[in-house]
Amino acid sequence: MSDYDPQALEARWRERWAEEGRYEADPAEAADAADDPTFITVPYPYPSGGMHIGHARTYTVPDVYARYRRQQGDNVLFPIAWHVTGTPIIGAVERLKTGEADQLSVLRDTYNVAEDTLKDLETPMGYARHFIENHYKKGMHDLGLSIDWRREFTTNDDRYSKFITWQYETLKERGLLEKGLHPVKYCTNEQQPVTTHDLLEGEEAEFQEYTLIRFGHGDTVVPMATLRPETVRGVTNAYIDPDASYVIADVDGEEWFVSAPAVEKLQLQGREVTPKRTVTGEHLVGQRVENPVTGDEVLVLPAAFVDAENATGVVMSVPAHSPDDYLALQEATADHDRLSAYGIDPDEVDAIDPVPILSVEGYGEIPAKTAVEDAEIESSTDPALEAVTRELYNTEFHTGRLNDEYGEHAGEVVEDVRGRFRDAHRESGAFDTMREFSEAVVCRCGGDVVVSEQDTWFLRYNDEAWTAKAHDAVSRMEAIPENTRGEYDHTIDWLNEWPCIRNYGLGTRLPWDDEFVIEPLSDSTIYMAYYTIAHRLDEIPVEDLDRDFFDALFYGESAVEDPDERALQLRKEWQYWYPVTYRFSANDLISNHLTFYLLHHAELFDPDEWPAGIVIMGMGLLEGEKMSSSKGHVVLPDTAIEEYGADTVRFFLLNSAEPWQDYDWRTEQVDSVRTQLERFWTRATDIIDDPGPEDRPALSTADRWLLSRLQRTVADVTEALDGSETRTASQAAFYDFEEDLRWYRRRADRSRPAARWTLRAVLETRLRLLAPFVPFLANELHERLTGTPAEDAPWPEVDDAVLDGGVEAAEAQVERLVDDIQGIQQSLRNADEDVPEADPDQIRVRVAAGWKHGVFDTVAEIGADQGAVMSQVMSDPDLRERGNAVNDLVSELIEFARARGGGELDTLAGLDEAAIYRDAADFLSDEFNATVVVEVEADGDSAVPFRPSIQLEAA
RNA sequence: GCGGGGGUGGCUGAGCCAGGCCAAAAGCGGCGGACUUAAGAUCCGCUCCCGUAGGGGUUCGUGGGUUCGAAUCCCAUCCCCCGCACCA
Repeated sequence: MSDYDPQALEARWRERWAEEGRYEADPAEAADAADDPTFITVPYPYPSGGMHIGHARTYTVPDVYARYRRQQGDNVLFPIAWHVTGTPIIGAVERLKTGEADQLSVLRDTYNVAEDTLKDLETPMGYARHFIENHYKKGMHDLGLSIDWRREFTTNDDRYSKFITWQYETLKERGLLEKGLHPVKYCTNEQQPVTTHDLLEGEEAEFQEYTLIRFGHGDTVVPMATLRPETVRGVTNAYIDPDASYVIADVDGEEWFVSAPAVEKLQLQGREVTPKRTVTGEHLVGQRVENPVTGDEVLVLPAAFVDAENATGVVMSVPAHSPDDYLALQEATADHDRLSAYGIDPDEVDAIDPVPILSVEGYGEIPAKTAVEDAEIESSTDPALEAVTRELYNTEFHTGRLNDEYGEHAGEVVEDVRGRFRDAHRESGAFDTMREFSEAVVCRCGGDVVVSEQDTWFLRYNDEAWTAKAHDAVSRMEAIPENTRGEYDHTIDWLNEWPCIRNYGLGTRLPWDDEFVIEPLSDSTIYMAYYTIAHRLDEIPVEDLDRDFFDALFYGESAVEDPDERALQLRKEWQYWYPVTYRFSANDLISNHLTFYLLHHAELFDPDEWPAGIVIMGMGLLEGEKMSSSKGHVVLPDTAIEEYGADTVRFFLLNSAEPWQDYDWRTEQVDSVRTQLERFWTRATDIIDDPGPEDRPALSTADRWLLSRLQRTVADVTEALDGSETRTASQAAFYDFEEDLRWYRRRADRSRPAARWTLRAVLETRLRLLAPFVPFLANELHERLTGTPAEDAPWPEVDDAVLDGGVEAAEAQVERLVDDIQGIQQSLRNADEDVPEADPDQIRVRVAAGWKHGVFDTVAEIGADQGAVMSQVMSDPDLRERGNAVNDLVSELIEFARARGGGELDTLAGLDEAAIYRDAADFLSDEFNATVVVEVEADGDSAVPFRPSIQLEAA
């Protein structure tokens, strides 16, 4: 016997696996073409930082499945690679080089990067390499992941780029790529597009599409931005900031009047803008502008609340439907002096009445007025105004119906009509469009970030033929859990065009325009195919990897004129492994990566090569809170493995929740897993040291019971693992069976040869069941026990000859009896006074009389049908004589039968109840430290079949 | 707003799809006991309320309903979490 020393034993196995190349998988020789290839993938990690315990689970769940299939006899490929595409790594390097404190702290404190190593991290690939080698690869090795390491690559490798080049040239040729304008975040200081990572403020900002209502002032267009274009008929006036700076400019050949900041925005949104002259807002105050829809002339009033930084800096006022406008108008009216100072006739302003343009239930004629008055808001600076406004906007959007003056649109609900109304007026030239963020956005450099429209290449994910194929792919694959299937379909329908390029970043250049880089979610859609050939591609010069090469590889020899022999060789490897059996991935990736994965496979490959299954994974928490490397709230696999050992880490990660459920790393719980594994180890080594006889001796009831329970465990674990239910499976193999063992230890004398034999058989099977979860421990013990590691032994199968329902039912009766006796004891102990029977000297167990068992047999035969049972029973004259007693018994038994299946009743009917208790008498006697007397009741006693009467007797 | 998931005993968390062996698994925590010089580990019992005999009562977010019977099915309602795009 030796102590459990996970670090030492795990190190031995790691070394052994590496030396043997244990998990390197190759297509089987032609001779065993019948074998079963299983191809498992997981999203390749993005090494912009280190690996934490959350990542560990992402890769361990597929490892368990891979190990399981291997024991089932499959040829299993589980590869890994590294995703470096895009800007995060570059951004991280930039922040390191500029000495940003947060970044340095993450590197030094969270990821323990040594001071003299920091300089190696100053190039993007140097940075990536560090985290790949020292964190991810090390962590994966330490965890014992059964990865084929020959196939690793990065997405910045030349050969990978050739592969992506092939993919994008092919898609372009098929018309699935399209060029167009697209809004991006653009830093006005750095004069380039920026990503969310580059932002100081406004990470949550959304793109908003404003409609510009083209009010006219003479020949000048005064565009006013709104999110509610349908309110145009309710405009009573306009507002402008009299003190802000505005520009009269030539815009696409017209004269426009807009705020100064709007000039650059309009330019960035694809307009030709030539500023002609700068004025203050006062220039327009008191003027009239013409509503392009109604032709009405409305007055422009001064207002300090107008933000010249937002949109065009001139806004229209709809006091009937906007609480803000309503209050602003009231306040303007109240301040005659101010109006007069701007040369406006106060009477004219007083005469302005709100013009309602839609009706909405519960808000009266002038909804904004009602809303403001109901909420008792009197000032435009009241903080409660925002909520009132939001509520009114919402209600009007969903239930407001347009008034008659809207002609063809009259009577329609805003929600349904807004888009059509806007488009119609855009068509006619009354409206225009401008984009703006929902909040201020500031770059890390301090510059303002605005919306810019840039020439971009799109993937046409809304192409009808394409989406149809993708839906087909969804319907053919296995979605685990099944309730995620709808999400894929939903995402496919919801996706629009996807801009697939960026201005900078690591990765593959767009083949026909090398200014651009293919972005990360677009260069990671079919790389699983690359795994199948990655290690062999290295033999081929990069320049040979052209279009024809990959066409031959993926589409066969007839696809190209003069197929490359090497490509055709690789094609065999690809065809051997494909399709991907299961892809394990996080649930938040359904809405992009996983659906892209389906779309690209559906387009580029035949249905036979489409993804066979996707397993969704939940998120990880740490002590109930989200992990965050920037806050240092992470556990690194390194640290955890050092403290607990890899098997404990794995077992915790797999056992605490099913893969698709969120899980929570709690030190307390991990500690307890470690304790449990230690106990398992101790018991196992005890059996290994004293394994009992080679040949099967005569077994006791308890032995046969345990072996029967083992068969059920095998069935449960196998079924659970087939569905990737790692929690259910490990729970059954480990904890649930521990319960059975606990009973067995109470019940059986373990020094008997038959017990040693039984325990040994049980241990061997359990080690095989546990090997996918705790490979180090299970392989070690299995090898000590049998001479072979568990992973080289076949997966256990249920042995029907060992399944014994009768023994299990009998044993359940004994357990039930123990429970009942304890129940009575408990009840007696509750008494205020001492009751001597609570600690009995003798326990009398009376089994139901023979005729009662006869009735039970009838119930078992007929089922829970009181009438049918009664008429059958009453046909027996002896029973008829007993009258009421029979009636009562049948009622009781019917209730008993209702809760049980027919099979169980039959099994019970076949048992000799008294014999069961007599066999267990010695055991019961030991348990309760009392004499146990088993007898059949005298007539008239209260026992019921399988519910003996019990009497505790003190001396 | 759109889409998805969820509310179970001190905590974590099964059960719900296929209603009844469900006062509700397992783990953790707590209490008592055995073992031990002691601690730890291990083992046994208890851990919603009441009860001197294996029983009874009230529970599974809330309110209704279906049913002989509901944690499980249906309806309504409240609350919580996650994703929503050019970000990997």
